[in-house]
Amino acid sequence: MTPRPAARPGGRSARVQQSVHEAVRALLEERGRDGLTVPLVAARAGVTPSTVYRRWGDLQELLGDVAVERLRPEGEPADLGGLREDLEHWAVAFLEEMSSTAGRSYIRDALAGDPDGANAGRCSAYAVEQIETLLARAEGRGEAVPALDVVLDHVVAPMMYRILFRPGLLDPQYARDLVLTVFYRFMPLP
Amino acid sequence: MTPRPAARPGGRSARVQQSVHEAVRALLEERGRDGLTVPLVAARAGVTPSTVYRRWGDLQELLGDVAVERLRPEGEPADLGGLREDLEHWAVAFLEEMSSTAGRSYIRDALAGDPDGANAGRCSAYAVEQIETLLARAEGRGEAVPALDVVLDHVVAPMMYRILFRPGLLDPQYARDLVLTVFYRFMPLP
DNA sequence: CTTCTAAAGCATTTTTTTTGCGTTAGCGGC
DNA sequence: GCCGCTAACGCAAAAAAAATGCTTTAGAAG
Repeated sequence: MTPRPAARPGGRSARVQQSVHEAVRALLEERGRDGLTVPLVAARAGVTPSTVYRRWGDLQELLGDVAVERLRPEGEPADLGGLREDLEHWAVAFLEEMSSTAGRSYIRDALAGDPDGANAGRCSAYAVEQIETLLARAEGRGEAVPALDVVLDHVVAPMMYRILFRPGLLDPQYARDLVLTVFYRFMPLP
Repeated sequence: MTPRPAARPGGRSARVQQSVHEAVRALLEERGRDGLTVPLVAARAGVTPSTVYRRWGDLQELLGDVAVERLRPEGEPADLGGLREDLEHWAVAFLEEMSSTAGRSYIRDALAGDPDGANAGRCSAYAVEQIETLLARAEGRGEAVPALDVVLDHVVAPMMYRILFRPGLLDPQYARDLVLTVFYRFMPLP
């Protein structure tokens, strides 16, 4: 089954979506997650509440939509010349961004009210994309390269678990240690 | 947020909490997460909606409260005579329970609307408790034992990451493989 | 048994959500 | 470029949920 192509993706609809997203982000900063209501967002965005309800269903889904957008990486991961350096740099940045109060909040919003895991899937797809870029790059340089799933299972997953379930145990060195562990214990032998 | 450390934990308050929790669980099965409202829960529980609002704040917090309760392990983890067997058995059971539709839903509820991570902290504390039991048991038998954080980072975290972010990649063998990996690559040398 | 007060009930008000219907403006065909 | 079709929006009314002030009930302590 192919996903139904958005019936009318351009013009006004696009403008409404953008201004609503923008309103959510602004109000999240100003008033925080609590004290955020659909009528408030709609007013700030210059649309009627019913537009928001009809398009997003409820506040939770709207927040999820905004969160996924916000968690999308800005560009290509940095190239420092070696896979270990690249991965460490990426992991530290990932942890830094995701473990902030705002980051954790966006992750929770992306997960909440997402029964089929569509939002969550997109989030992990972002990480996959970034890591694949690093691995492909290293492979092009002729370096030994771990499997993608090894990086996901033993670098990304531990960071995300601590971010969500054990906050307060997180510093940049933890990210570097996880990368080091992969190189130490999971690298295919030459 | 959990109901504050009750100043008056017995009698009627306890009965109200129990009947409200019970109503939530029943209605979650009957009507699913959507189509669940505070007035509905209150009616089923035989209390007034304002009682629920005053005690839990909103539906999300109530669901979080119920979810944490539901995610609490029932008893001691099984003792099969060896750490590897115990861990494998525990991990398979954990994955089985958590990766079900209901399990994922409870995890999401526990995370949503939990800004300070109190609910999440309790969830991971449950896992810590169970694993510590297994490790202590093994130590008592004189077995070599991995660090608790190694098990959390490289067994629990990968499972949880896939449950939340990459559903559809999960089977019991994955849990066993993760345990095997710990024994293979993370065990302290004798 | 009495007192004190946290927690529940009830009624009312406020706010949010839903819904019906008319209007606007993308989009495709000509 | 103009026209027709209809998805998506606006508006307003109705329904539902959330918040609140006041009253009552019933744990817990003395």
